[in-house]
Amino acid sequence: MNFVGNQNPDQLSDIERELIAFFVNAAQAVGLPKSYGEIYGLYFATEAPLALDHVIERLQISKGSASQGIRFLKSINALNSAYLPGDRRDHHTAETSLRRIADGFIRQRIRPELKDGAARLKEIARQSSNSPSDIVHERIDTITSWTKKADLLFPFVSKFLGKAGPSHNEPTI
Amino acid sequence: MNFVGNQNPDQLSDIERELIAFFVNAAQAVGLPKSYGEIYGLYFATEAPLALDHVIERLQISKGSASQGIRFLKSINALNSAYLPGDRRDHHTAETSLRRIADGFIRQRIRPELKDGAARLKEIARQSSNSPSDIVHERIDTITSWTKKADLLFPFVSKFLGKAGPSHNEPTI
DNA sequence: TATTCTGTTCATTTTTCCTTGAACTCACTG
DNA sequence: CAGTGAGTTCAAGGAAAAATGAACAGAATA
Repeated sequence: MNFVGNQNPDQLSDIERELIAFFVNAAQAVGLPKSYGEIYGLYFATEAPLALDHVIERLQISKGSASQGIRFLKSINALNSAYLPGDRRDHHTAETSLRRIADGFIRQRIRPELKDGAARLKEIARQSSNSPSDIVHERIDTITSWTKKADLLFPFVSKFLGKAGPSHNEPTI
Repeated sequence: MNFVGNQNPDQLSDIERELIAFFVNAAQAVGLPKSYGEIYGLYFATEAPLALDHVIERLQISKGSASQGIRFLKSINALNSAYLPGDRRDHHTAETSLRRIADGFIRQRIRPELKDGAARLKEIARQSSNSPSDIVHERIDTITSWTKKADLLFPFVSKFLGKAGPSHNEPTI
């Protein structure tokens, strides 16, 4: 076991490892690469802004993984840019607002998926015009109503996540 | 192109292929095997109850895949059992209520994930008691509030999906 | 109770996805 | 304007997940 309060810059403490494991698990649950979870976990466990090199060194992952992971996490607003005078490297910190991250994730990963699902559906509907089968038309109506519901759902989810938690003030919406 | 209205039992029509493709895509979006999407798509496109053999023959997939896929789909309530007198085989039809399927999926796939996330978190909190780092405690509080929100979110989603669609009567909640 | 039929299991193969690291671009610096 | 440093790209290799199909178990039939 590590020395309590270990601040050795190139060695993860027990608690850091646990936090990272938590996010690795979460990442896999939503279908993201393990490395993305590791990276976010590291940022989440660290108050100070970190650069690419830090991530590579502390997590022992490749430059490519770290670069792609950071870029993705930025793209969904899970990481915020931080400016450090006198350092050419880009630094980031973890975004801790669940709503912001969820919004980014939905916009980046879910919506495009839904959108091309809708396009696909439109094509199906077009083709179905010369299908004599009643069931086909009925089922196409069913999916149409599904996609409409899904479209309405996300703003509600976002608003829901923006609400204050059970016992805390959450000024950051 | 297929003859319009093709009912050849062991050949998929264009529209069936399109519908199946739609669900294959959807399955992959939520991290399920492609074959599960194929199977649900076939049931969705077919009014009559189908047995394992039909799935194998029409989709040209292995017995193992079909068996596991059907079982999973039943477990999340995406397929309903149908009784056909004089036939020993189990038959099923597609469930078309989005709410029912979503509820089943959440109960089967999401909740267990959240649950062991919570367990993991508890362990982290325990270990953190001897961490002097303020940031660690703060971040653990953050995750705790996240998991509480997530817990409240799902019933909300379920209720939302149960509502009638924009322009249709939806007696089936 | 032997036989057939249905569905499950799981070791192996196949496929898909993730990670790696060397080569590259671009910007800053001396 | 050559040299250094930071971050990106992507082909290749490796790891993880899915599909396969043969062996199996159990229930219905004869």
